[in-house]
Amino acid sequence: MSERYADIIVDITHEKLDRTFQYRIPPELEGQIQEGTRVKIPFGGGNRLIEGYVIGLDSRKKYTEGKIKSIAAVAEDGITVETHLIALAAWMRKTYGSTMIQALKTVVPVREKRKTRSRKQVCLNLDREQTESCLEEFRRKKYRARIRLLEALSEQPELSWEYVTKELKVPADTLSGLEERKIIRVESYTVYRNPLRERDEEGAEQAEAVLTGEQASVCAGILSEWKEGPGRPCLIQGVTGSGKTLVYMELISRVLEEGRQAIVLIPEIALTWQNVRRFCSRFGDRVTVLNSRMSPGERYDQFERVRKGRVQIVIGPRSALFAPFQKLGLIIIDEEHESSYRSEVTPRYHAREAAVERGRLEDAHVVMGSATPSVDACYRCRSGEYALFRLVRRYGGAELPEVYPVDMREELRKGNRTVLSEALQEALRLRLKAGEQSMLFLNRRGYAGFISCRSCGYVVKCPHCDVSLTYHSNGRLICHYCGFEREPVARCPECGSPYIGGFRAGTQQVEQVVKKMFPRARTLRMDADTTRGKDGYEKILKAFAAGEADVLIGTQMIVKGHDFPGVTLVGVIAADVSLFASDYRAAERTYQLLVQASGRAGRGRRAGEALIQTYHPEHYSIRAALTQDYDSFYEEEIACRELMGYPPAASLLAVHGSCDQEEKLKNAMEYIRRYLIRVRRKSTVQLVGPAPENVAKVQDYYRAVIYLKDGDEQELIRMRDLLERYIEINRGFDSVYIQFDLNA
DNA sequence: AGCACGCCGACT
DNA sequence: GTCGGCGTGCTC
Repeated sequence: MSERYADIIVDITHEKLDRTFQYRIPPELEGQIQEGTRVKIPFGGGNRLIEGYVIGLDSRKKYTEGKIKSIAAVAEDGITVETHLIALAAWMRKTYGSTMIQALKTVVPVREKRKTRSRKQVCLNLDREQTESCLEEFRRKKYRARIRLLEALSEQPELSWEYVTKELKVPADTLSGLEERKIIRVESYTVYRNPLRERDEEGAEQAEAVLTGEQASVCAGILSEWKEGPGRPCLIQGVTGSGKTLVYMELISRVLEEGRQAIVLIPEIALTWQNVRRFCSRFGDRVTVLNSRMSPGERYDQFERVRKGRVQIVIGPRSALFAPFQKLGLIIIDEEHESSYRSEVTPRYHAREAAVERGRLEDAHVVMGSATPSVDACYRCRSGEYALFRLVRRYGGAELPEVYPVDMREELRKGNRTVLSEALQEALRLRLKAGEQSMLFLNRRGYAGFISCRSCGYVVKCPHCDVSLTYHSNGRLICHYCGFEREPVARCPECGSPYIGGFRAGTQQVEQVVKKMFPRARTLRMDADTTRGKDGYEKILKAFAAGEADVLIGTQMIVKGHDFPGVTLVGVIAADVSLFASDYRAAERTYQLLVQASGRAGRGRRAGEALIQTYHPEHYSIRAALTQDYDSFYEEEIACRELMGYPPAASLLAVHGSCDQEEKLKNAMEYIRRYLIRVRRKSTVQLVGPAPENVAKVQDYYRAVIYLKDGDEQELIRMRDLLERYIEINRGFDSVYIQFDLNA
């Protein structure tokens, strides 16, 4: 039997050591070494013994004989949090495709290079008299550097190290001499990173809310699932406003009682921070919050607190999943269907899937919740892989809103060309009269006012990206992909017609229409424009919650997770736009958006109403949203996916390529296609493409994609791994950037 | 990160 | 000359 070698990572938290070192596995340790094993190895010139983790095994040596050293021993307490996290990274590497280092970096936060380290100050340590006498002495001895320094210091008693050594050219050695003589002090102060500790105790909520009967029975159901070991992942499907958070908190309490810890994942959007407060007021300083705006360094600092056991609960976006708890007991994924749970960078993992894997590795429970579960999660419930629990009643006895469709084709026939249907106008009028609040929701994507010529149809596009420019309130045209800006056009560059301008309505136009129709209505608008600057969201939401406006007009952001008890009407301006998106999840997203939007109505005492304006009232996504009938939506949707071979019914691998030269990309994608055909074992694997991406150019990079479909996920993974290697060794892919997406 | 090597100014 | 400080680069 030949010798075996191990790839070892020495200290993942330091950027400079973020690579592996190969060591020989000595015969006596053979069998004790696996992926994730913590070992002691001789390192560096002095062969000092340090600890490292094995992250891969190899039967070939990558270095010359003289260079390779042997593993000294297996560390005594072999299994740590890191072992599990490394195993999780290995799983991510295998499932989503990336290098082990990339996977490790997403799982273990890298310590930021202490920029502050060199932030040293030279301070004068003498009073004026002493300084003078000292200067006298130096002048006598003709110590030129010291004279320069002391003179500068008597002007300004604190100087930066850089200035003293570089500008005044005082040698570091001289400085330490002076420091010894207590003439100066060298202070190295570290600017500590501290996360915003805003402990605003607004509304010290009831510490221990009582569960309703329904909530209690869901809780009991989950606890019985946990009877024997960690149990299956549990999905709570609860209508909007059914109080899932209360169930989460109850479950967390149980886990904390056992001396274990909990992670709560929430979608990335800032709005759910309203929920965070509830956790803070119930669990106090046992909770820490991870902010998606935090730098990797700040995250590292927070994770240090977790590692040291200072906190028991971490709340945050998907990256909070990797909190290094010693005894993780529970992972909660709120609003499980949210798209922000999928990472946009390699490895493009999904937090739900990764959470289930981490739960499996560490015997922790996984509980997720949503009013509109993802088709993927529901599919797993149907197959028995997940356990399903339902909450069908709203908390506090509130009723679900009545939802009505408005057929916009009818409006057009009636001659109404405004964005507000007659029914919606009437409903708004009623609310304004009654002094109740309304929300108008509008899908930003594809609905922002793009500029086109009414004579020839020419559309003003971004010169760097394959998208149309959108009109902004400041009068300029902006590209949402790269930020390109230009003056508005007065005449069509194509045909010279002066009839060129903003075509369809964005939030601003809707606001204008509302103001025109209801001059006395107070409106608030919420979109990328008005929420710029920090706390943009919070300010607008607070103002609306305080009743400072009658109508809130906005995009996705207004429908997610914020409670406005005063709202009794929700109007969806155009339900269809998201239906036309050309990916297979369009119907799912539309259904979710509509249900979440209409769920905003009637969360207080008064009953609510939602109006959905659409050109496709017969579409199943919209029909199901009207009755909030998830099951019938699911049946239709899964039938579609089965027919078309889309996830979760089958597996789908996307190979994305991008390059700044169109021709080069085209060639590379063609090579990939041929290679994939060559290595596919099963003829059932379907190849689609290469085709230009939906947005075919972004920031001067051309983009194309190839899809692979098959019922067998492992076959796709195998093909992807081969392709990864093929790309690595082929020169032709030098400037072509390839990314993979599995079941995204 | 830690450690060796190498360069350079200050003191004897 | 020697001494001692920091900068640079490497660690399988």
